[in-house]
Amino acid sequence: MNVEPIPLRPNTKRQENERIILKAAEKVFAEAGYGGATMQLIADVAGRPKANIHYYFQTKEQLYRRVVDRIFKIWLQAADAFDGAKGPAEGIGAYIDAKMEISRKHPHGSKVWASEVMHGAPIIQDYLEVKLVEWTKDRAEAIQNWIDQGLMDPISPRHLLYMLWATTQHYADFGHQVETLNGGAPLTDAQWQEAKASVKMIVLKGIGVPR
Amino acid sequence: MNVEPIPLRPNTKRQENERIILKAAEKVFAEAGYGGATMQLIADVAGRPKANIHYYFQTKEQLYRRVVDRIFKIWLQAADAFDGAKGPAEGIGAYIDAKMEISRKHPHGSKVWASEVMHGAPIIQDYLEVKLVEWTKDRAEAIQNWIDQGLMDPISPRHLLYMLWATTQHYADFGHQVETLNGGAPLTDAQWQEAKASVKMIVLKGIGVPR
DNA sequence: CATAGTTTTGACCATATGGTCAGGAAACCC
DNA sequence: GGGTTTCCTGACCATATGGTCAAAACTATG
Repeated sequence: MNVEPIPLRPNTKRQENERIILKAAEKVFAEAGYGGATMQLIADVAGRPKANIHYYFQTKEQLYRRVVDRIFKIWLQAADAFDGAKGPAEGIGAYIDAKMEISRKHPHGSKVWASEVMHGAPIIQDYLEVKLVEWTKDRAEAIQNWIDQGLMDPISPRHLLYMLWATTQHYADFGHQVETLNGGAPLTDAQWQEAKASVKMIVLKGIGVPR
Repeated sequence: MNVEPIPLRPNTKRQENERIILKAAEKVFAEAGYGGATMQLIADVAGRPKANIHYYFQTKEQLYRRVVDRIFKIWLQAADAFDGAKGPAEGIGAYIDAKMEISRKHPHGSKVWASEVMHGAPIIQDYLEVKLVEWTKDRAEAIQNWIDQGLMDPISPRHLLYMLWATTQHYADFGHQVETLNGGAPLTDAQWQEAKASVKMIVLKGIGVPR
């Protein structure tokens, strides 16, 4: 007579299985989009029958939401690089490094997030309206402070943030295009370093931060 | 006994109907992704029964390919701004303007392209491998020439191009996010101008082009 | 008006999809 | 070992989807 099949007290087995499924789901959602992803395919990638996926995640949407949740947390974590910095050179430089690292290590997640936003954020609109608005406001103010202190040129903080997001995430979201233009091979370590350095150099010089 | 229902000689009625359907399809593909888009929804948006869509475009994939075709042509056209420029200030500045204008006028198309590439370009991989590779090579060489002539800093042409693409397309692909962060309202004319000016200012200064 | 070509669409079909469920297998606990 | 909870999954279902088709309606033209 158990109406709620999900136990309140999570045990280790459950956590481990959810982890495996979430990883598979992230990959499939990234490669096929929400609409194109099928529970069957996620099950195949996770190496277990479809009904098992539904045992841990009742609906496709719930599973998707959990995937997006995870991405958003990682995304926000990169903000730590921003905070506590003494000036734009340190803060923005570290932020670029952090976001480039995310693009490299979590390309699937980045794509899922991009897809979600591109399609109007049907699932995570509340995140955008609350957490992201707040996050952006805080960082824009920090940048404005740096401007007021004469540490950088008076540019629009918001458009600078957009440029940082766009440029760093490009290496994940458009990774396939970058790879194709790289002769079909993934970027090497050295090429990632070059990418990071290029972005930092152009942006920091572009906003008038001395090196 | 006509095996091929599509006539070789296109008449005006056909062209007009295809135009209407392509427009509807672009919107639906952009908002739902290839997998999430349904022929029924495209038909509804185009204001005609589903069978009529299938009369003009035999399969979903054919319709999709036609949509992507159109985007890619527009995308390449922006290159005209690049060519014939005397230096980076003119060439890159005009290119940014052109691409920002595309983001503003064809946000759906930009999203379809982004989705396609993000999912591994299953349909248009041949475009990437031939036309885009060629296009990129030419422009990278042009940039390298400018560098060699001392007209700009010695940065990696490829990473500069990626930054230009990412930044300009962000306003289309992530338009929903930008709008949400703008208090839920689309960018005004003035805000678009500010966006363009910010991007141009940061990039041009960032690559050492005097203004 | 007759004929040929083109366009339109309601009804239909095979398949794929998200989701359910009953019943069995483990795992855990006293 | 007995009882309870958690885990697992093959079989199944209702629905949605891409696509087909034949017959009707429309159009152009001689």
